[in-house]
Formats: sequence, C-alpha cells, structure tokens
Amino acid sequence: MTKPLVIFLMGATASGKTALAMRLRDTLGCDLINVDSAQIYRQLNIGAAKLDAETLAKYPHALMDIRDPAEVYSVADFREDAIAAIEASISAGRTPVLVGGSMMYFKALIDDLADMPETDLSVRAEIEAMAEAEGWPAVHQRLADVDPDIAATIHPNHSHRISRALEVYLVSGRTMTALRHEQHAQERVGFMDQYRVEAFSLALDDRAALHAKIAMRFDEMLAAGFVEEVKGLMARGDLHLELPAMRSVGYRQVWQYLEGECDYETMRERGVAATRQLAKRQMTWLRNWPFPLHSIDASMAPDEQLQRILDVVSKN
RNA sequence: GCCCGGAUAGCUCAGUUGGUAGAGCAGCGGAUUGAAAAUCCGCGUGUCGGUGGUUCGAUUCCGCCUCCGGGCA
Repeated sequence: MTKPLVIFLMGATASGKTALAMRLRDTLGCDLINVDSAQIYRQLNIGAAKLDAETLAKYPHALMDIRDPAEVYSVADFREDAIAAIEASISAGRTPVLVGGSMMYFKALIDDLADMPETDLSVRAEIEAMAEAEGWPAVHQRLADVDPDIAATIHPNHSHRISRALEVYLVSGRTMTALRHEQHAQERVGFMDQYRVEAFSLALDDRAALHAKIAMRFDEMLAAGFVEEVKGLMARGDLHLELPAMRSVGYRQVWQYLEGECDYETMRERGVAATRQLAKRQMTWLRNWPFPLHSIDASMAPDEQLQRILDVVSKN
C-alpha cells in the first residue's frame, strides 16, 4: 500500500511560490491549500499578496478567505482544517499541494500539537494585566513556580510564550510540560507516516536581490491601493491593532501611518523592513527544518522550478 | 563674499573636562506546541570629513580646506 502523496511548497515571502503553485496545478491538476496566516482572512487582499478574485476562481485555494479580520485563527484551527482539506483532496483522487510561508503551520501539521486547551482571551487579558503591573520577568517567575521545565525553555521577556504556557495552566490546571509528555506517550500515527510528503523550499538566495524584490513588491502594493484597503478596514470601526489580522506585515505599518504616527515615506520604509524581517525569519525555519527539503532557488527559470518538482514527485 | 551651526556605524544622533567611542533604527544569526506576517534572544572597528599645528598622546583644543544647513549681504 503506497502512501498518498502530499506536496509542501514552502517559500519565503516574495519568492514566487504562488506562481509556481499555479503552474503545478496546470500540470498535475492538484488541489491547492493555503498555508498563509494572513491570507486566511477576508478583506486582506492587496497587502497579503493574495491573488485577485478572478484568478482565485480559476485556481481555488482551500483555507483562503475563511475568517473575518475581527476573528482570531490559530495554528490548531489550521491543523484541523488542513487535514480535512488534505483528506478531501486525496479521496477525490488528487494530490494536495500546501503552499505558503507560515512555517509554524507546516510544523504543527507534521509534528502534531499536544492536547491543550484553546486560547482563552479573558485569561490572556488577566495575564497581560499582570505583566503590565509587574513586568514579564515576574510573570515568567510565576510560570516557573508551577511549571519549571517549560519556564526554563522560555526567555523571561518572551511575552507570548510565557503568556500561553501560564494560560494553559490557569485554564486546565495542567502544566504544558505534563501535556506534552502525554502527547509524546501516545501512539498516534504521525503525519509523516501517513503520507508521502515531498517538501520544497523556495527562496531567493541572493539577499540583495531579495531585498530589491521586496521593496519593488511593496511599492506595487501601494500603487494598487493598499492604503485605501487599510482605510476601508479602519472604517469598519470594529478592528484594532491588537488583532492578529491587523498586525500582519504591512497592515500594521499602514494603519499606524493612517493614525498619523508617521509620514508616508517612513511608513513605506517600515513596511519594506518588516517584510524583509519576515523573509529572514522564514528562511531561518527553512534552513533549520527537521527533515531535508528539496530546495529550489527562486532565481531559477519557472520551467526549471516546475521540472524540479515533477522530477522528485515522479520518482517511485 | 561674510557670520553662525553641523560633519562620529548603512540611517538618525549621543559622547569623549585630551588616553582611538555607544544608543535607537536598519542589517545578520538564532528560537518557535492554539497570536506565528506574532513574539522573543544574541551580534557594534567605525580612516569620529580632510589636512597641518599644540601635546607623551588629538575624534576631542587651535589654524586652514571641503561639503551641508541657516542667516546677513
């Protein structure tokens, strides 16, 4: 019994992964599944580098436009949705292709997540208030009192991770360490055992060229009406900068510009810099990925990129 | 042409009462178990504009030069 093929197309921002995915679909007739934490949201279009509606109709992506920007989508939500989409594709006799740059989403997919309580926003707010009053190192100390093992792996300033670990304990009465032990003790069938995963890493290795491309693309977004798009989101009245959707690269900077925090040119520079930093973090994930990736340099000709995937996939 | 103020890291600037210098941002590397395009950690040699002088020693004081602001003509 051969395992069903699942293709990962993991790329840093501005590496051309969307174009490659479209060619792959043209060639193999595969199903595209979005792995981008910003494209999950409706109304995040230009700044999220989302394909236009017309193209999306021809190249449908599962898990795209599935949340309102006021909502919070989590990596656990993603894992569940992605597995459903993968299963649907396979049972329809096609090959699922997961395309995107949210590396933690890919990571959670292959490694599974421990069975932990979902985020509780009110508990998170309590922890936030605690940090406000005493500082994160103090909150970290509280975490160390109940779960020293996890605290030892988290830096005293690492707000989000401290918050989450403490939240798990406050909500469930169980420590993250204990829950992770349980996870590892279970004999669950792993993602990698279940599917034949062929993972491709797409990045532009020439850093100067990558930076130039990022700047160019951000300018194109501005020319396409990115500021207007954010203005529209602001005008809804129910969105704010604390929401994950509005913290996305570019959206945050344009939002701050619209609030008068900086001038246009500064906004542009900050937006471009934030994109560069995102690409760098994505490349850190790819460089240190737990299993070997088939790497494709983004400067390769499109046909060559496609051929590289076909060569790997057609083996066996 | 004259007067005043600048010239220090890729950028904005601080500083050295004379002993060759440090912040923020950017950049680079790393971490990552329900916010992840998030969040956090680590990394700072740069003819201190040029050139002469004073000095044991000048980026620092003095002269001249160059460039950039502002003012007066």
